[in-house]
Amino acid sequence: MAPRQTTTPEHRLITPEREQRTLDLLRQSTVVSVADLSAALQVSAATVRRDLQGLHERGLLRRVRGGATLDRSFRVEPLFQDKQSLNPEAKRAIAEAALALVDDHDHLYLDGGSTVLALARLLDRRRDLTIVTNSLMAADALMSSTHTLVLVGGEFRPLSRTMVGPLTASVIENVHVDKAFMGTIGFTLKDGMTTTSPAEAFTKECMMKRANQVILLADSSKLGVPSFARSGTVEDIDTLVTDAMPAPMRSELEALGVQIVVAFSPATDVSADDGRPAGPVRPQAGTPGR
Amino acid sequence: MAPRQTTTPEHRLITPEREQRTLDLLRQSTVVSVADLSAALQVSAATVRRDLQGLHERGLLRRVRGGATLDRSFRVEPLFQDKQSLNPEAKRAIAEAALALVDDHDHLYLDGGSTVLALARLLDRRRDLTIVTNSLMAADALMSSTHTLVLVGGEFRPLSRTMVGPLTASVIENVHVDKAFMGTIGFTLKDGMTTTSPAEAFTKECMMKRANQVILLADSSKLGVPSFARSGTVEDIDTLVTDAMPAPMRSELEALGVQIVVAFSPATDVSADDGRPAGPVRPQAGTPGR
DNA sequence: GCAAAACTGCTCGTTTCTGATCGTTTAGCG
DNA sequence: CGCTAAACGATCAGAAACGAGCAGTTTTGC
Repeated sequence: MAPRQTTTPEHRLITPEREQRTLDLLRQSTVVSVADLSAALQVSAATVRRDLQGLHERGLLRRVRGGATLDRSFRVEPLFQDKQSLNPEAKRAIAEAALALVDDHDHLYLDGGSTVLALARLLDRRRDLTIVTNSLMAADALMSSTHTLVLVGGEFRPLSRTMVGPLTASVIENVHVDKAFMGTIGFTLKDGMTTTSPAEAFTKECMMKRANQVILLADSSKLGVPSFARSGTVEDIDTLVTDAMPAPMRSELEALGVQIVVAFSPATDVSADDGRPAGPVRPQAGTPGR
Repeated sequence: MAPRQTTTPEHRLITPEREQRTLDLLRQSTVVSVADLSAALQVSAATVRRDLQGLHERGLLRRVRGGATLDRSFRVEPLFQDKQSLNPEAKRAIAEAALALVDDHDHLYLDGGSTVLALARLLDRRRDLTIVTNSLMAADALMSSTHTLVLVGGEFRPLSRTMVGPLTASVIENVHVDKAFMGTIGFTLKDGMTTTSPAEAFTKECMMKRANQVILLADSSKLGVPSFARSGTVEDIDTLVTDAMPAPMRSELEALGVQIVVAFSPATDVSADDGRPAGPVRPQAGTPGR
């Protein structure tokens, strides 16, 4: 075993302290290596990598092989920050579960919203994607990736930082994607997906028609809560990824042919079985006709 | 705090560090050899070549046999951060002059490029504009303004941070603007406006057809310098705003019906080479506007 | 005080990068 | 015009970095 670091009697730093100093160092020199950080923070390279991964997923730095760089593109919007801190561990777990649905070389659509944004930040674990999005936050997270990035044009809606409205249709109608990852403000069995703005709803509807597979990412705080403008029915959804779901809703959705993925954030029971085509996950899905 | 002095490279440099120092050396002497870089960065010639290849593909330098160069006769597109700090006073003066051409309630198009971006940062001095742009940087600058913002969709080009290519046409053909503020990489009497990428040129051409008035913003370093892909002729331009212009060019342009606006900048310093020995490229943190 | 949870560091298999080799191309020069 | 030497690109083995999983330790909660 390696010698314990008994030479420095100073107590170790806790995670937020390390993150702060990591960002300080990064601001000084624009680029830091894992080795530098490991020495500066007196922790192992593994811990440094975990720190960097976490900071990257929060959009605070850019990960490169051997270290990290500061990518001063544009700042994160406080509005979005607040929203994101609402349910961070649930969103993160949902994003991880959603990532499992993404294959290399896929053509994807990313909707607006912080949950989908969390997924965007994980997409550098895949290769050669083509990503269509109407979200400026997602675009920001992906602009320095190697994937092909296509932005939907249209009227900009500052609140959600997305492009919405009739003009978005002109680009959307020219593309087709394998999988559309949608966010939502509210979701109920009766109304399906609902959002605050009709223009936003229009764009969502438009896009879902152009996708082979519609995957809704919604943390449990959205379930059962309606919003104003309807953006799609339950039938439009192929897969719903969430962190927790009332059992009655689950059975009803599964009866309607919606595949449910429940992402576990803490060490919840690992129900290991999942996306096998002929698996027992589907109680009575007759014909998987959409 | 961290006394790591870069003059004695004890440990290896990671890729972005090497790239940064390569560009630093290049800015100092305009040309560097593979052997020089190999010695300076303490890596093999093969790695240097791979680095240069990557930088070349990003348009940051020109590859020549035996090394690399910043070629000034054939203008290459620099990294966006560098571009912004290239001629700041001139760009600022041009932006101020261009702002005088903008009225309240106008419908505008803002092209990519740092000069147009400088104008975007001044637009909160006007009321109720409708602003169409294909530049993510301009969108970032304007997203918290009160104006109506419309983004052009399409394939994202990281180098210029703009949307370019065929998909952009689908939005552009649905809008019409009073004034289009265009940027360019090069401008000559013979070739008109030229830029580095054909896709970028396509989008510029598309947009200029949809504008009542085309206003080109180009600092004096662009004048008389051609680039690769032609994006428009002299006849397409209604007004040219610059910081300084040779008299012969001016008279010839005016004979062709182009209105010339020369913005007075306090210090028209065209010395592009700032010899900094080694250090991070640091754009000024505080922009006075906004 | 005890159990559960979180965290750190280690190990190992995999991916990615680096440096060396070799055949080919190019620039320089007689 | 042809020769030579340097530079280049492709390829491959070794090295470094990475991610995942595991075990020991500290912290947290009851």
